[in-house]
Amino acid sequence: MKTNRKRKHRSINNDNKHTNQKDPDEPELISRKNLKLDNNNNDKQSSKTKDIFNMDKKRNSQKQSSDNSKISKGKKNGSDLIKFRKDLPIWQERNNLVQEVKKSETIIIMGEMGSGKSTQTPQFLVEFGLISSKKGGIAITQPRRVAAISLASRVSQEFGTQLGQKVGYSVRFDDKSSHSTIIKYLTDGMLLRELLSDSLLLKYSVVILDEAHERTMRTDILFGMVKRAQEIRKNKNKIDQEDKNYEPLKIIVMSATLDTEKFAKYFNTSTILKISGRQFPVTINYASEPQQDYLDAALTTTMQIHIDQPKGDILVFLPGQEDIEILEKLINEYGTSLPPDKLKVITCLLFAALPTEQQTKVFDPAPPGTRKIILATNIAETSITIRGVRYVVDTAKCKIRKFNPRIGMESLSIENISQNSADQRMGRAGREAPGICHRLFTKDEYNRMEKDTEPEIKRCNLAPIILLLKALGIDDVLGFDYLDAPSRTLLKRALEQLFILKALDSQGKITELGRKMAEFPLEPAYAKVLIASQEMSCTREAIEIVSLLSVESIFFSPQDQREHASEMKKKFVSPFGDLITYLNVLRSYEVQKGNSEWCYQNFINRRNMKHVIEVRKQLIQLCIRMGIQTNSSCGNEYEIVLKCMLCGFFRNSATLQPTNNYKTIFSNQNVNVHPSSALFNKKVEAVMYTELVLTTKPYMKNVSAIQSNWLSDTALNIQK
DNA sequence: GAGCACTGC
Repeated sequence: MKTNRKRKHRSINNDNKHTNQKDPDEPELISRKNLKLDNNNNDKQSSKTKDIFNMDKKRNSQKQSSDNSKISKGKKNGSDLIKFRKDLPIWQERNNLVQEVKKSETIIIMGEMGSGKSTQTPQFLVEFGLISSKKGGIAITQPRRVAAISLASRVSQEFGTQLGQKVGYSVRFDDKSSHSTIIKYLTDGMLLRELLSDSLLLKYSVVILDEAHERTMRTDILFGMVKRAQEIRKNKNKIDQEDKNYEPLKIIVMSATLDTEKFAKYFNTSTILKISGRQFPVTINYASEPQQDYLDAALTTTMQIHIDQPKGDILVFLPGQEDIEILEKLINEYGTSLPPDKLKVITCLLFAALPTEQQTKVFDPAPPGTRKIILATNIAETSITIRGVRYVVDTAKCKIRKFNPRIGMESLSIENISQNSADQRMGRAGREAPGICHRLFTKDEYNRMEKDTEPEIKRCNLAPIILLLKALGIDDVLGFDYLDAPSRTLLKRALEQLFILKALDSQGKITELGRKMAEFPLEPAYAKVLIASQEMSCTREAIEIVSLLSVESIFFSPQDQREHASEMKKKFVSPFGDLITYLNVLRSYEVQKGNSEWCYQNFINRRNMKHVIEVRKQLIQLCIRMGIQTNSSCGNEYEIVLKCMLCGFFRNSATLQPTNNYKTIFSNQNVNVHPSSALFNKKVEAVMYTELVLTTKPYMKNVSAIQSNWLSDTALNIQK
């Protein structure tokens, strides 16, 4: 019998064992016993599973829609496309929808998945003559690039025009729109950027904010800015007669599930349209008692579904990569001991850091005689839809990144999801046929969950978004019309950070430097570095380092080859630390012209390196536009570029103590070099880092060796 | 001697 991989005991903070007494600033305790699975004892395992669910008693069927009309398949010609459109639930509502848009300034559309709201709404407006190129077109925002691109190409097809003409999209690095574009899909971040040069959005007569329930920081800011543009355009028409007449701005807020009352109140409207989706009923099974170990429960439940239930793939929601990899091993071990008459199991992993080729494997249908078990993070809740799923197993856990303004540190912790999130996960079982969702928590636990996930704006570092608001002319950021206002501590921290970077003056007004910084699609500290590099003649290196830091990691280390990977990494390592190490990788990558074989052998993440190259290109263009010489270089005198980095990150510095640990200079906290760093276990006098993350310990990431006297030099430099 | 939920400009 094979031995199971030991699971690490991950304990973050033993003082916060009880959820109800925990400090909201601190992550939840994560601690698990070692999971043992006896391969020769299948019966015992499956009978144990039966105890988890009271299947007969607690059966709860949730029927979302009875509209089971078939979607036409195969090659689509014009009439197929029309038939397809007519079959969408929203088609019946089109007259109503158009009338409501004519009547109201703002409407809210609540449409479930498969209702056709994202593709049809803009088309109806055009077809009913509400839009003309003279008045201004329609902008539809999406939280994700892929969604913006695929919606645009779908709609341009239905519209019978070439993509980029009447229907187009605009996302970072890729703009397929023209003067004649009247329906434009864009990422929410892209519309925020457009606000910088067109704060009243005069290019558009309708703005549609799609997927509003996701409440990204960017959509939340757009809510306020779009509402403001609508009011100003209306009032200008009243007051300023000689000024050119502004076309009124219509706002449409769309989402799957949302607190419509809250949105209606915020947007001063009472027009709410509800459109049913195309969803099959999903039966929910709750656990009969709370589960001690969600991974153990996920294993037993998954295997029991496999043994008891007819064919159909299983989707298991887990919080992170580590759990996914452990469960994969356990399921595969278990799978070898299945009776010969049962289907074989194949496992598919799905998380963001996985190379694209492996991600796309989840779309391959299960071969005959097998059942596919997909082990996924939150990525399968919103970003990726997989066909063939009939069963969902939900651990109710996900990882949440939070920013603690008091200590300026981020933390990543496993937390319970919200009810809306759980319902979204459940819906994944009923995309093509009725399904079953196994919740590894009790009905009572469900009732005690938060209704909605806390919006990003209440838990993230606000510095980037506050700088943008200031640049957009919103001086009173505390009084901004937020749908949900962030805490004063978060706001104050952001203002303070921007003041220290000299992006704001002591009155909180944006400075010339701040305006320049806001032009860059970067966090304020990085933008500051680029601007400072001009004087220090190291713009080339500064741009490259900033680009390299724009991806999660330029390395990859597959589970089974970690040692080999770290061995290969050594040849790039610089005594100056991580930033120069990354620069070395970029240099070699370019010598190799991005050769994929070279990347593979050196454990370089090619997808992320390509992104680095694109960011560099964009930053070079932006610098040129702002009159910054982009070819000034410090050559191999890396001290210069590191000093330049200090202009943005001087607060992120720590010195080595006689006790051999590091303490931050500004807040006197104990911090550690992250084990993935080139400077791990290397004792240097002082370090600068770009990120401080609390996981099992407070870890500094992207660490560079500096000298403490550089700090006073930089401080003087910054005062200038 | 650790680990990386997910996005976006």
